[in-house]
Amino acid sequence: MANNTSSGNSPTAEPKTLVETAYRALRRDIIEGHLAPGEKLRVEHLKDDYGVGAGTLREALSLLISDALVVSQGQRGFRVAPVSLEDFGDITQTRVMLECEALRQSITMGDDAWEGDLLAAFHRLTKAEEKRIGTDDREEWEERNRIFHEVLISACPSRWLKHFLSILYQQAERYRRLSLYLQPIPRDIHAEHEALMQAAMARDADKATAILGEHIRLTFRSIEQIPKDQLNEKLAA
Amino acid sequence: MANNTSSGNSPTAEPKTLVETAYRALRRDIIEGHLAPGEKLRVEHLKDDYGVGAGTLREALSLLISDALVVSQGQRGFRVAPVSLEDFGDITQTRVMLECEALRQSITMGDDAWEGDLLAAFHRLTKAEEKRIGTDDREEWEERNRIFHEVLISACPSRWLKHFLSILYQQAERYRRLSLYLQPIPRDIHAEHEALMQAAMARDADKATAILGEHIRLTFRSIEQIPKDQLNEKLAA
DNA sequence: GTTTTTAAAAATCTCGAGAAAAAACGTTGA
DNA sequence: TCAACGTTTTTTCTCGAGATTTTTAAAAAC
Repeated sequence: MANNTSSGNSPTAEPKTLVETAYRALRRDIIEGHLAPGEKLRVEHLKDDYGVGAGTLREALSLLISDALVVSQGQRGFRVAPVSLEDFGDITQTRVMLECEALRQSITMGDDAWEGDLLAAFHRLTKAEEKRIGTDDREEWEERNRIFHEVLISACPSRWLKHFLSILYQQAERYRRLSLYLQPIPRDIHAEHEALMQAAMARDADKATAILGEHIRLTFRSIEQIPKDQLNEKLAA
Repeated sequence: MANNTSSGNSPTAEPKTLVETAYRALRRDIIEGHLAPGEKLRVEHLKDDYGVGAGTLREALSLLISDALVVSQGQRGFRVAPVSLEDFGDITQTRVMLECEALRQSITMGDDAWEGDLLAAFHRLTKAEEKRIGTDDREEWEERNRIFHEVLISACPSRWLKHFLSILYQQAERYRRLSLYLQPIPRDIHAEHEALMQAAMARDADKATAILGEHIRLTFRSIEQIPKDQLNEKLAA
């Protein structure tokens, strides 16, 4: 039986330095919206919240620039990266393009172990979806959803494609969460995932990429149709 | 007449902080190969070379992780990102895919100002090529080549596509320079650029992307065919 | 009442020293 | 001769304090 890291690199190696710890905590707070878009990130104030020194926090913020979750303009400090509908549209389009290509390659290259991983990831996701009904256990579902998408393209040999996709996925997750409070669950995501999984297993690249593209675009449309005043209220918060 | 920043963001805003200064100096030294691939980057040693404090240098190194020019493994310091033929192949393929798509969009969206910018960038590149004969003024040509490629896709509306491409271009430049000492000038790059420029001006997206794709791939092939022992010698240096 | 100037306050940026970890080295034992 | 162990050395990581710069606020001038 395949081990749990058959997909490649370790899922989430535990942080060994304070910089890494602060980096993860900050990233989580930005993606989950606890630190609002555009908000100023005062080092002197934040170092107490995260329990590290000023230099350490600065370094963590520098790392977050890689992920485009933090922006800095020299001599004027750090800010949480701003959000906009236009940006999310760009993220969606770029992601569709890259993720469909990666999926196509993954379907071509994937071996038996990949099929197994995919089946397992889908199963875990399904379980999380069942559990989620009623309870507000979003975190676990989010994580398993991420892994499902990751496994789908894991057989793609291009490290760079996967690297860029991980950044875009993070960005998209951020927008999804910001809109979460405005829109409950508008569509049957489970059915989409199932169809996607089956098309991939059947090695039908055309069908799989079509479903995946629509799957990603739907998330954007569900946010796009939110009245602008509500959205801006959220973006400005 | 259009100002010199009609393409969008400022070309190279001068650095205002020491972190930014150290970041650029380090980036340049890595891309140009003065800091060899895989080399250990000892903060205590480097802070003297670049004339900054230890914390400042650490921050600069953290920023270089964004560009994938530096890697770090917790508690074991920083290293120059390693290189490999496989990695360069991946960079090439991914870049062809993204840059052709960006060029297609740019050709569709580009207005008169874009055409003007493109013509100007090509002209400057040509001048640099003429000057370069005999003299070893590679730096200026490199910069103008970069700008030419940047202007080509500048009318593409996707910020993310352009962001990823700027990273890939940097990476490719690094490989190109590493191989520079092994291979002089194997092909007529000027003719390729000219054909590319003309196809773009004629709004022939199919032709332009075909030329661009081949243009990028040729750089890879010219390095690929270098005997492995010579290459590894360079990579290990 | 608006604008400009000036001064105080806040925040950023920078540095060097101390604690923790990893690597190097020599010693000891089989 | 080789391997394992413990000490020394090196390097990384972390923190708090000081120097610039930006921002804020108030006072003066038009």
